[in-house]
Amino acid sequence: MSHKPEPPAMPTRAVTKEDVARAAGVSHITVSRVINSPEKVSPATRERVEAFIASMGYIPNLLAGGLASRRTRIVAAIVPTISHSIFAETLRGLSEQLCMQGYQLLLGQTNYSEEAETGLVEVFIGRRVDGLVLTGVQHSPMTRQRLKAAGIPVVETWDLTDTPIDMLAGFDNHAAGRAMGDYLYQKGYRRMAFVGGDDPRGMARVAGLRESLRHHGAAEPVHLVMPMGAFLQAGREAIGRLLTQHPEVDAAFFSNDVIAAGAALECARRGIAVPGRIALAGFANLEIATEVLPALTTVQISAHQIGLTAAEMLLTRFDGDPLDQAVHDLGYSILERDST
Amino acid sequence: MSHKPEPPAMPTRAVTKEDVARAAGVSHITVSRVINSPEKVSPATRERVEAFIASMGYIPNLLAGGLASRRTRIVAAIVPTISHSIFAETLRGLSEQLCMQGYQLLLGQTNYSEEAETGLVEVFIGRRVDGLVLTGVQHSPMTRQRLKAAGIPVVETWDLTDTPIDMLAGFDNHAAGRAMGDYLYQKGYRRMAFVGGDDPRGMARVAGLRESLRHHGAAEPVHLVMPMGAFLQAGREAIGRLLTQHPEVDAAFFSNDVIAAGAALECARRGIAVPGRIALAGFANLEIATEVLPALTTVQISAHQIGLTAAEMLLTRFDGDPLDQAVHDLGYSILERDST
DNA sequence: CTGTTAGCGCGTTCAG
DNA sequence: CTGAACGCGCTAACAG
Repeated sequence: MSHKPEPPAMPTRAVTKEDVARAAGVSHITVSRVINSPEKVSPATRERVEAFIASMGYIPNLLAGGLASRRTRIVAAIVPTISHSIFAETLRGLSEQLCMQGYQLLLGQTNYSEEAETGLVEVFIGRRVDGLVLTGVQHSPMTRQRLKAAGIPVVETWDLTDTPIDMLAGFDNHAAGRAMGDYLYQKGYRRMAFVGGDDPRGMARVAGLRESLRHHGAAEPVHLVMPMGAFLQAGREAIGRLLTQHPEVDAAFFSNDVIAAGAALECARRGIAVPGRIALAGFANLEIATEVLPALTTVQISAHQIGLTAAEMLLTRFDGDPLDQAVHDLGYSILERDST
Repeated sequence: MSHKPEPPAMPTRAVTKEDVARAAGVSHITVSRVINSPEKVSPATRERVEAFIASMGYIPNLLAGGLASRRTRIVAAIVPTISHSIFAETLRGLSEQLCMQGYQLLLGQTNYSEEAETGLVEVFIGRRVDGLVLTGVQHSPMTRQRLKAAGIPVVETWDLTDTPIDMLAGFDNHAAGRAMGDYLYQKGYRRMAFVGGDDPRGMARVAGLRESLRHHGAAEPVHLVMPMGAFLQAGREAIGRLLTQHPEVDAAFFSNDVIAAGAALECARRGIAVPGRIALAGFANLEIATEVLPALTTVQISAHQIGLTAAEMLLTRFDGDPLDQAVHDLGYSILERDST
């Protein structure tokens, strides 16, 4: 069609260690050492080589390096979704800590599908990531088997289990749900509802809530399963349904603070008294919980700490150091605010 | 110290193509073909080989494959931060589209540091990613040079420029700021403020706002630079300062909807009339903008579309197909709601 | 349809 | 302190 001289002309070949070595009059291994263990090279040649590296714009091929050394300096993290703030803090903790040590983060999203997780795990093993961070403790048998076979360090997060694949950094969702039940009951609420998705951790929290209510002899909680697309909106819709379809409910416990905040905003809009007409409680202690009116009672957990802990465990493992603990129960606590 | 028989005993070696080939009585290249181009293998042997692959739990080493084929099927994305929802939508768009085609996303965070970006770009080039997505259009000379030298497909996002490195999917921040200025002026506001960070895109928006106000002969806008750690809180603090230190301001334009929402919530808390006492406008049309009271006037942009478009351009480039457009101006529009 | 021959660019032995 | 050989596991040509 057109007759431009030539599109940018993909450079035929990238600069390689050999090229630098030839230019500097040394062997490629010396160049390698200048990069990976400079102290093993005489200052004179080191400086010369460094100058050539800079002037030639040499960038080491980490792919080849990884293949040869069997270390990629990549950690993969698999989360249900990145578009909601719930896991963002964990990812940030992970990323920060790993980045400082020269590791990169490879990201996978499952959209809460176990199948998707299984596929991602296969790909990540194939990529020879140095470590893997999983969300939750429920995984397909295939996933567990592959991970064990690959022998790669794994951290499961955001929950606890007696049978971790390898390492664990989380908290007890069931106990947290129960604690919230106990707290709400003790505050005098008797007809409760749980609003959230049907993912394993949400289910654990309802189960805990239910156990608590049974124990106190209170009525079974209403369980509203919401689509987890738009959180604030889900909260708004949920409170609407609760108010009309279950007018007896006097306290609602939400799967996370964003949904709870959506409910709080809707109550404000409708002029419904919180906690007078209905009490609201969230989960995770996100920023929004303190900013809505009334401020939300919530379950405080350490989302950021989960990421940090996971990263630290992986890093000590990478260094070949022994782990003092492979399982970290990061705990939770009820944070009482004005919404209950 | 202890005398455990042996820690989990890192499997000596992973299963390789050779192993499968030997077991199946074919050559390793046949195994390769069964995986990469099954149609070139007779159904009989294919099934045999597939059975062995499954039973032996063989997982191809993508590192070696990438080295040999010079395609890694990895795309890297560099964002200022992942812990705020602003870029999350873009990442989701990218990730969804890429994932469907078998690509993975490698993530980098700069915390708004150009230096950090430069370093990340080097590492990602070293990892031989197939493509790179950058946030913004302002990059260090080193970054630009390396990217051109590497000849790898690059998409810059979230802004426009006359001198893109390669491809571009964004919108005009300066014009968007000006449009908001025009809109607010036309609504009768005369003393405006801009609240945001000092990143290039934020600065472009204030510049646009300033240009609009000058053009209309209105007063220079107050510019409040906020730390970008906690968005809602930043909004709350900003509105506080505005109200006391700049009581003449009658309209505030925020760098994004989350900050604006923080301001709106604080106004609600203090009983300050919006827009009666002060008008509030946000940016990006995030979910929260429609959920606070009053709903926020904002600048609608297509964060998700940016990700999709970037992914599509990269993918067609990977397929060697020609691009109809290397620059996509995704536009913006003023979305009038109740806060102005 | 199948196999053979070459690297991809580097790190890891081991010698000097 | 420096270098030579070898192989990491795979794909890309070509050949049969």
